[in-house]
Amino acid sequence: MAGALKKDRATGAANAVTADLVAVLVAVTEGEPKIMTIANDGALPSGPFEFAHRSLQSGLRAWVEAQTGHPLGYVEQLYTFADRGRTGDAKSPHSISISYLGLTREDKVGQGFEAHWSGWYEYFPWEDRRAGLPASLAKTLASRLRAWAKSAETTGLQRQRWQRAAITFGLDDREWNEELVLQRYELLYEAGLIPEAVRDGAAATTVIPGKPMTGDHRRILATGIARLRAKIKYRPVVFELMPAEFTLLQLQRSVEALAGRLVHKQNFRRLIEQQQLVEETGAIATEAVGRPAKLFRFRHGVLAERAIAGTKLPLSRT
Amino acid sequence: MAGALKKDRATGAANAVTADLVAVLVAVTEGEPKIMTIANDGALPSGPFEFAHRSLQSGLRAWVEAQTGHPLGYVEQLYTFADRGRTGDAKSPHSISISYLGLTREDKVGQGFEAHWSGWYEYFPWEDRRAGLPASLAKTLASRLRAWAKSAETTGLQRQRWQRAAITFGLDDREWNEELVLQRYELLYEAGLIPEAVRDGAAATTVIPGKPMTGDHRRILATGIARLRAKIKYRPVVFELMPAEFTLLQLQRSVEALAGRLVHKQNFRRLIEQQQLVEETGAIATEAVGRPAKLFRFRHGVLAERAIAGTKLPLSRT
DNA sequence: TGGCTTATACTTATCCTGAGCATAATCGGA
DNA sequence: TCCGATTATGCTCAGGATAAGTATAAGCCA
Repeated sequence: MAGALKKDRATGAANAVTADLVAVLVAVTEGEPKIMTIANDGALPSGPFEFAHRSLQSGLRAWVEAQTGHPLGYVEQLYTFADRGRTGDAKSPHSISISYLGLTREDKVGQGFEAHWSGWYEYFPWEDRRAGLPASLAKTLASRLRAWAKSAETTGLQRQRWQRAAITFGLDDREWNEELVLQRYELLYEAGLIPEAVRDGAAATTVIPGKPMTGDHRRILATGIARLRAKIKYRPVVFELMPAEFTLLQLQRSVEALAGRLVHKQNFRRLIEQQQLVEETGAIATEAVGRPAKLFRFRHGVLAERAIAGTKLPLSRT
Repeated sequence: MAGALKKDRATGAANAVTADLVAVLVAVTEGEPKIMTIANDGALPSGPFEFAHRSLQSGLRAWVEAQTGHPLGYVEQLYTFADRGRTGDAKSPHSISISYLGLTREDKVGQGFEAHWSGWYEYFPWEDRRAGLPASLAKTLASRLRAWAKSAETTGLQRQRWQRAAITFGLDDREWNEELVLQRYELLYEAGLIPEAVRDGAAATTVIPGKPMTGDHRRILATGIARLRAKIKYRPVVFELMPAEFTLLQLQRSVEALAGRLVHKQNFRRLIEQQQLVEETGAIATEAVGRPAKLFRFRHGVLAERAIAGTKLPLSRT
C-alpha cells in the first residue's frame, strides 16, 4: 500500500486539469437583486485560472475587471464543481469550476464592456415570493411537479418524488424555505423542466419560465443565492450591498429582495437596533412620500467588537 | 474588450494545473474526536484528481480507500486552496487543493495501511476547553500573544493585534467562541508561534504545543473542525458519528468532544427530545455505573419530514 | 443499608419572537 | 385649513425558547 501514498506531483499531462474561476457578483438596486452577466446575459463573468495569477482570488479579480470593468469588493468562495457529466464530452480532460460570491453596489457598466446588470429573478422567477407565487407560475408549477412525481415507475418512487417536491417548494401546506434555492433548481433539472436539462439530454417538454445560462452557470448562481440568503441571517453582509447612508425601510427592502419574502417591519427594526448594527447619521431622508425617515449608517465597529456566534447548544457555565 | 471574453479553453500547458483532493475524515470514539492520518500522523489522506475519476467526490473516495482502507460515508466539500505563497516554490505550476469533510465511525485500520486514527486535539490543544484551558497552555498562550501584539511597530497596530487575539482567543473577559478555529490557527501562523510558520520562513522561536502537519494540512483540518462545530448546531450531523444505538449521555459527550466545551445536561436532553431527533429503542444500556440509561436511535425520518430552516428574519405572514 | 453515580422529571425566571395597536410626521388635494 | 394617504416610530402582549437549578429515581457496591 505504500505505493498508493506516492503521488504524481509532476504536471504530467495525464492528470492536468484546467480550472475556471466564476463570479456571482451581486448588487441590490431599488429593491431588486441584480447580478452581473456577460455574453448577452447568458453567462457569469469567468475565466481560466492562469499561471500568472498569484492566487485564486486575484485571478478572479483580474477576470471580473477585464470583463466587466467592475472592481471586486467583498468576496467569498462558493463551491468547486467538476462534473464531466453535466457538460457532456467524456473525452476532454477535466475542467474544474471554482465559484465565488461577490457583493457590491450597482454602477454604470463602462464603455466597451459587454456586461450587464440583470435581475436575478429573471433566472429564478419561482424564488420571488414577496408578492406570493408569481402569476406566470401559479398554475403550472405545482401541476408540472405532480406530473413528474406521477411519472415514476413504482408508487414508492412516486411518493418519494412528491415528498421531495413538496418539501423543497413548500407545497401541501408546508412552509416555504427560501434557502433551498439549489435544491429547487436541481429538482427542476432532474424533472426536465428547465432548458438546461433539455440541452443536456432530457426529453423535450414545455419548460418552466426562467432564463437559462451557459454550462453550469445557473446552478452556480443558485448556489450563490442560497448562500447569500442563509448568510444575511447571521452575518451583517447586507451592508456590503447598501449605500453609505440609508433608511431602515431601504435596508428592509434590500433584505426582502434577497430573501424573496416580506418581513415584519417593526420587528425587523427592533432586530437591527438591538444588535446595534447601525447608527443615526443625524440626517433625514428627503424625496419620499410619507413621514421622512432618519438616515443610518453601518457601524463598522461591530465587526471588530463582536465575533458573532450563533449558538444553538445549551452551554454550561461551569 | 471583446477579446477578454475569449477564453483559452484548450488544455494549453500554460494554464494547466494539478488538483489535489484532501480528506478530513472524522470519527468520535469514547468522547474523543479522531481524524484519519497517514504518513506517520503528519498528513491527511489525499491524492491528485486524475483523468480516470468520474467526479471530485469519487476521486476522493478512491484515494481515501486506497490509503486507509476506510470507506467514505457522509461527505461534504470544505474549501479550495491555491496559495503558491504558502508552499513556497514560485516556479512550479499552480496546485489546487480541494478539501472535503467526511464523517464516520472509527474502526480498526486494515493490515498494510499506513493510516491511523489520531486525536484531533493533538493538533489543536488550545481548542479543547472542556476542562478549561489545558495546563500546557495556561501560562504561555496569552503571554505569547501579548508579546506578538507588542512587537508591532505602531501603538495603533499593537492595539489592533491585541484586539484580534483577544476576540479570537476569548481573552480580556471575552466569550470563547468555539467556531473560530481557523481564525485562531491563522493568527498563530502569522504570529510565528507554530512550526509551519517557522518552516515557511518566520523567525524561529519557541512554538506553542500542537503537532504540525505537512503543507497546508493543519489549516485544512482547522477548516474542517470549524465547519463541523458550526454545523452540529443546525443540522443533525452528529448522528453520522454515533453508533446505531446510544444513550443521551453518549450523544452529549460526542457533541462536547466536537465543540470542545461542556453543555448543560438537562437542557441538552430537552433540546434533542423537542426536536424529535431520536426515539427510544426500548433497550437499556448495561455496563455502566449509576442508573441505567435508555438507548435511543436516530430518527432518520426527520431528514425527509423537515427541511430544517433556521430563520433569523422577522418574517411576515401577510 | 447508606453512599456513590447517573438518569430523568419538573420549576423558575428571563429573554426572544411574532403580531398587532397607536401615534407621529409629512404631502397633496378638497 | 382639514382630511386622507403614506410612511416612521414607539409600545404592548402573549407564547415559546433558554439558562439554570432542584428534586427524585434507579442502579451498583461496600
